[in-house]
Amino acid sequence: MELFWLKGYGSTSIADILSRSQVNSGSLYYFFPGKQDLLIAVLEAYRDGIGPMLLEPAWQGVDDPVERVFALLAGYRRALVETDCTYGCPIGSLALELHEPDAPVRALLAANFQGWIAGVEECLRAAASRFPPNADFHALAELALNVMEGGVMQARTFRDVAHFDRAVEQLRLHFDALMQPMVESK
Amino acid sequence: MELFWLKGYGSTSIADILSRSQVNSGSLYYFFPGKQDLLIAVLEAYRDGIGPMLLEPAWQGVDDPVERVFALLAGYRRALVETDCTYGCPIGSLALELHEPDAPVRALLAANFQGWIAGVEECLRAAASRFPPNADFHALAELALNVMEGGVMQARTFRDVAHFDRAVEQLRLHFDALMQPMVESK
DNA sequence: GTCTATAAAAGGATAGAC
DNA sequence: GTCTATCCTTTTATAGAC
Repeated sequence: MELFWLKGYGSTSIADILSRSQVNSGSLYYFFPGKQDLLIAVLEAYRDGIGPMLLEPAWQGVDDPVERVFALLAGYRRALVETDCTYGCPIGSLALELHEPDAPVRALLAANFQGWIAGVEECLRAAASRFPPNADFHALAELALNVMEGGVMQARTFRDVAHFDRAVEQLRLHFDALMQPMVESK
Repeated sequence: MELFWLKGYGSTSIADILSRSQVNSGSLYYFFPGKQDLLIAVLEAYRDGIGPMLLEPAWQGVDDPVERVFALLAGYRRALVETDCTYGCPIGSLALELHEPDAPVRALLAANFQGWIAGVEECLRAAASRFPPNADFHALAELALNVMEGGVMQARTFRDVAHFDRAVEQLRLHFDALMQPMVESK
């Protein structure tokens, strides 16, 4: 999991994994027939951890559902700062690294995105009364994901978290515009 | 260029390149000392082509500067549709595939993003009179890039262009909200 | 500048004893 | 289930003739 995150799938060799996990070749291949089976297991672990390992920790002490969305994004910001802007979303990185993923891999990448989006969408629906009646909560949750992935990509490429901050600020403005649909005309 | 786009950098072997280009090993290494030098040349070509190969064709026959932004995004949509949603932005894919790029590579990735953003920002500034006086055109152009990259990532992972369409629609709503800042109160 | 042949290393995966 | 040794392929890059 760590190696695929830090180096990517293709650049992580079996030898890397054996060394990092202090395991011998025979043992690894006893449980995982091939390298791709490791990837599948990793993606399943990420998928199963979206709630307990990602969303719930980010939402500790944050009750307002809309603020929970931004608390989640703040977690990515912290990861960027703590890694000197070398952090990458493991799912996003794998999604773009693997150009022709086998069906089960692609399905798991999609399941990971879907889980993230569903978590954010749930927040927004919990605040439905503050949004216009025709608000598209699914599209808004997808926008949050796109802003996060794009913001991380830019911040990492430019080695400057300000790119991520501007992305989040635009999302904030978008939400604010929806949540205050009526402005006094002058 | 084509192979790095279709297969990524790591998954493209020198043998692939020799075969595709009908060139022999000796000739290739005469001009390019190593594989990374090919990557650098490719990224330079993308950077130099942003105007003539990407923006200008997308803007043919589109005069309204704001619509030019969406015409550019429509080009990515077309690429997605024409490739059955296997298209990926070559720069975005490389930016996420390469986890620890050497300085010149990272600089060129950043230069490519910067060129794209600058082109969009110029459009928005050309329509400055329609935006509020405090509008952050740079942040808006970055948002457009993030929406594009995120939308392509989602559409490709889910093999469904609707994900891209929703992303663009949210950007449109964001722009509309800015460009019509005064709504009649009821 | 280009050709063929090949070096040298790293890659994923397997064999067979224990 | 785990160990070591190793097979076989692919990979990047080079050598040296032309």
